[in-house]
Amino acid sequence: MALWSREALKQGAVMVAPMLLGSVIRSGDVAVRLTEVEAYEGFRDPGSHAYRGPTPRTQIMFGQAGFAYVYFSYGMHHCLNVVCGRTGTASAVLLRGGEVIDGLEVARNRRNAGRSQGHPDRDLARGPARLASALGVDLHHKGVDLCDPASIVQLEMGSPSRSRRVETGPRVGVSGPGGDGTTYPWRFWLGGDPTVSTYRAAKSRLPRSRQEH
DNA sequence: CGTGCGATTATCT
DNA sequence: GATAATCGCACGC
Repeated sequence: MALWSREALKQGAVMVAPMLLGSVIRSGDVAVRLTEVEAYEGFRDPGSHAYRGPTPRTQIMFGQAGFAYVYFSYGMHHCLNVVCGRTGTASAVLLRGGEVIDGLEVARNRRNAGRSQGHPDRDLARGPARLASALGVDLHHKGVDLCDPASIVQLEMGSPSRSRRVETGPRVGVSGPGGDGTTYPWRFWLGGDPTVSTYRAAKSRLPRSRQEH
């Protein structure tokens, strides 16, 4: 299966994100067909980690397209992004959900480890942290070239026949300095697909004792 | 089905 | 010291 070309990814996250639906992210034995993604930009996007400019963590987003940006979140989860756009701009697509199409046993073992109740198969990669977990991706995979056939993690083009309706909406859980209102409708998913995560608005961060007043 | 809450730590200010 | 691009579980309808 052919991999995504770096040139195509240079178009930028907002252009690339809907085109990634139906594509396949493969990490070792496990492969996931993408059904839900979100686009993030840099300075003009308050929801982006790169909004305030490059830091050691976000530097890779300002680099060449086609590399993996992985971040550690909420003290326990990992999320996987594909860096897009031209070098010098911060642009990335967050992989939010998909269907495990290869390595089902490995994915089940990873996701259900230490849990009394197993997840249904359609939940194995439903949500960004679940997807990374199913793939076995963590901070060690940050900076991997997804366009290199020698890499441990690769981004494959989907089969052209898989045409479904692409739907669009606000991104999930994005707060940012300006609040939810400043977010863009940059969440893309395949309508009706059971592996698309359920929408959750950004959690209110003020404790109850400080909300009154 | 939906809403609410706490876990747990890299990263930034 | 505060925050967070989440998840799983509890509980109510």
